[in-house]
Amino acid sequence: MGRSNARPTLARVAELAGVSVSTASLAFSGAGPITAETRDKVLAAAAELGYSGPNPLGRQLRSGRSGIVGVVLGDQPGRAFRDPVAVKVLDGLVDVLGAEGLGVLLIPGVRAVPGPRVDGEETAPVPAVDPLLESAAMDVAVLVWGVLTDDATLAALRRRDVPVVVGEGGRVEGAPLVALDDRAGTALAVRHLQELGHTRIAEITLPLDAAERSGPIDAARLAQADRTSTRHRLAGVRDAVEPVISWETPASLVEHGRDAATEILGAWVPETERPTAIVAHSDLLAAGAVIAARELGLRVPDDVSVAGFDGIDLPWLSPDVLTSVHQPLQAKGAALGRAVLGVLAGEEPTCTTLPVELVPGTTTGPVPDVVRPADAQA
Amino acid sequence: MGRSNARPTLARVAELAGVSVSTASLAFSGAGPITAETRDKVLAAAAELGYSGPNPLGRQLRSGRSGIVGVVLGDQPGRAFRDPVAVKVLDGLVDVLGAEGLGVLLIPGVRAVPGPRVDGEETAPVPAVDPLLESAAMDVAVLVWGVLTDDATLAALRRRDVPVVVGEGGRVEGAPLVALDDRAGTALAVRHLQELGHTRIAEITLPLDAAERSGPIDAARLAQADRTSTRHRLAGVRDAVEPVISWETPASLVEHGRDAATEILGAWVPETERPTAIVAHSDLLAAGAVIAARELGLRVPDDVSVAGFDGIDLPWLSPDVLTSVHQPLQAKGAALGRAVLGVLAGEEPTCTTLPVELVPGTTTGPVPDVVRPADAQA
DNA sequence: CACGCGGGTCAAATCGATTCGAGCACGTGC
DNA sequence: GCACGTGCTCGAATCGATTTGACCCGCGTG
Repeated sequence: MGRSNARPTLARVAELAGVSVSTASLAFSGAGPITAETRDKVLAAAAELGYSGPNPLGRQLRSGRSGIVGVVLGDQPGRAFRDPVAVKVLDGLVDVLGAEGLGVLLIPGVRAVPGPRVDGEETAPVPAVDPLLESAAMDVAVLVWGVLTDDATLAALRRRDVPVVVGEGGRVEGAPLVALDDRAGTALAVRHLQELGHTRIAEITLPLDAAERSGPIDAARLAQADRTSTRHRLAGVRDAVEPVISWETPASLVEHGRDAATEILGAWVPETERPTAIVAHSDLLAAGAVIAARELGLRVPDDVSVAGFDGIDLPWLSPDVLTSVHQPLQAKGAALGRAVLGVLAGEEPTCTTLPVELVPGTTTGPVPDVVRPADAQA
Repeated sequence: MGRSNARPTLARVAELAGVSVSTASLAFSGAGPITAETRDKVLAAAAELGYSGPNPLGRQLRSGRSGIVGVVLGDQPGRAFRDPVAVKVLDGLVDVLGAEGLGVLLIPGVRAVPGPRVDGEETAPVPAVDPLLESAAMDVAVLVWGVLTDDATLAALRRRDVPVVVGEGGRVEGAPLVALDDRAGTALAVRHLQELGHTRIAEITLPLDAAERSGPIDAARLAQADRTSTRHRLAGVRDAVEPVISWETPASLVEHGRDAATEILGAWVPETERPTAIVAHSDLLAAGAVIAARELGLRVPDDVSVAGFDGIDLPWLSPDVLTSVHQPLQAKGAALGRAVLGVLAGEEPTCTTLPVELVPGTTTGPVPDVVRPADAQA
């Protein structure tokens, strides 16, 4: 009764085929000697019972492996995926892992749930780690968007002895790292602007930490940056120039780049001292800056040059093509994937640094002779 | 020796604590009567051994559940995630499932690997199903972007008896469906244009099938459409008007919308018969159309009106705000999540249809009195 | 004082497969 | 004819937990 309803097991198949369970297992796994005849008998029995291969759960328990790689997003999934950078990396990762039959489990990053405010008193923010980190089965976890100092996510994984692969900086003891030459990248972008004659260069930065602030930053704030790649990009800019202004954004999104550039180009600086160029830490921010410039009636690159970082496709920025420091996004994902495979194979952790390349577009040009006042069209 | 190195098991913890395995299990699961004293003893032993909770694999085998929900993407992940629509739905889904401790496993959709061309001869396309579909452990699978007739993905899941939840159309026997009022939606958009006086209305469509074609479609091609939501959106348009031209795109991406609109507005139609309005099946396509219009020197909405579908944020379209038929994307994801929970709870499958709403923006306006020739600025 | 009841603990069965080593039958070589 | 391979099959242990029902002990009641 009950068992005719339940999904058939290997044991029942073996019974029907008149062989032992071990032999039936061999028929499916092919990991041992077995007569073609016997195998066919087992397969026929399986077909008759509607048995479609061994239950992964049993296999996993035996082998001690789940075939699952946890990918910890740096943000809520909704926002993580709005960033084409994240998406392309994930794409490369899924490609490599999928080819090995490994699945990718999505894990929302640490949500710093703000402590409940009880009559004015701020209770400490609760560092809520996603329950999946505590309990989901996974063979390796990938921290694609870096590791913070004192990272609750990392701590949870270590406690469970889940091996870790890190992308984007933040060296972790015993874990492979796939890094990017962030610092050289922003330096490259700034030098490009300098070669075009620009000296008054503004900067739009990636988030410095989880605080989601926006506004100009000073030396004190600069020192607080705890996101590794942001730190490196900040440093790279400063390797080449001291930006006339540096504007922090809460996330790498077009609207924030737009807001920042609107302030930088419009309200903030006296017109005669307006920056002639903007270097942004990401293409999305840079695209926002281009849009802000357009809205202010400034021509790009005649009135203001804009350079970005990442090298993503921006078809909607048309007809402009963003000057940008390209990073090998898909390759980064693939490198992370290979690092995962390496960990599973028990290899020594390696540290890869991927190169960057400046690709000039139409959004950077020679510095204007005079800074003409913008004739706003509004 | 060997065992001091291996991860501790519940048995070893029990041994150290001087209790039985069953009692130790109780200490962690809390699913039975146990003295506080005994529990503390077990927990202390666990801490000493560095045991961090029961191994999910063992638990899963016993309970027969993996706690994993497979999400089948409609495309390669890289392209699936370029679509904000997909992303928002996924976001809502992860939210609901995450709250229940369920993990989301990413599964690339069927890749219709084109058969290898051997000297001019086209061998039949191989319907390659992702191996994860065959072998990964999952309690339910979500086909977020619909089911095709004769769907290899669905077939693989049925064979394994994995329960299925479907989004976006394509009723499946015994599976809950979360649908959208696609047909009413496009009809709404067209009627809005008609109220503004438009009669020469062009259409930019979502892909009709996996062929990735682009170009104008005729009645024959129309009949071939096998994507459910595309079919409904096509029908909705025709409920209100016969479009003067209907242009098929290979994917819902800005660049394809731009290409289509460039043809429709520029090269294709004699200028005097140029459509005064475009209704697109998605916001991304519509945004591409707006960009194409701009590039052709046409003013939006003075020269041409554009309406989209989905209601996603398009900050980079600024200062334009797209007129669009909004669908509750996050809610769709949440509804899918709840459907998954329903399936797991053994409830009867239900069929939900989500409503749509026309939200006028700045990209639609009254039909121009005369169709002025565009003074291209190039 | 005996009995019953119930809270707490435990032994053993179970989930569904993999894998190791033993065993068996058949064929070959000496 | 006997010993030895070789090649396939099988039994049993194992992976790590959960869960059921038995059991024990102490306390309250008749």
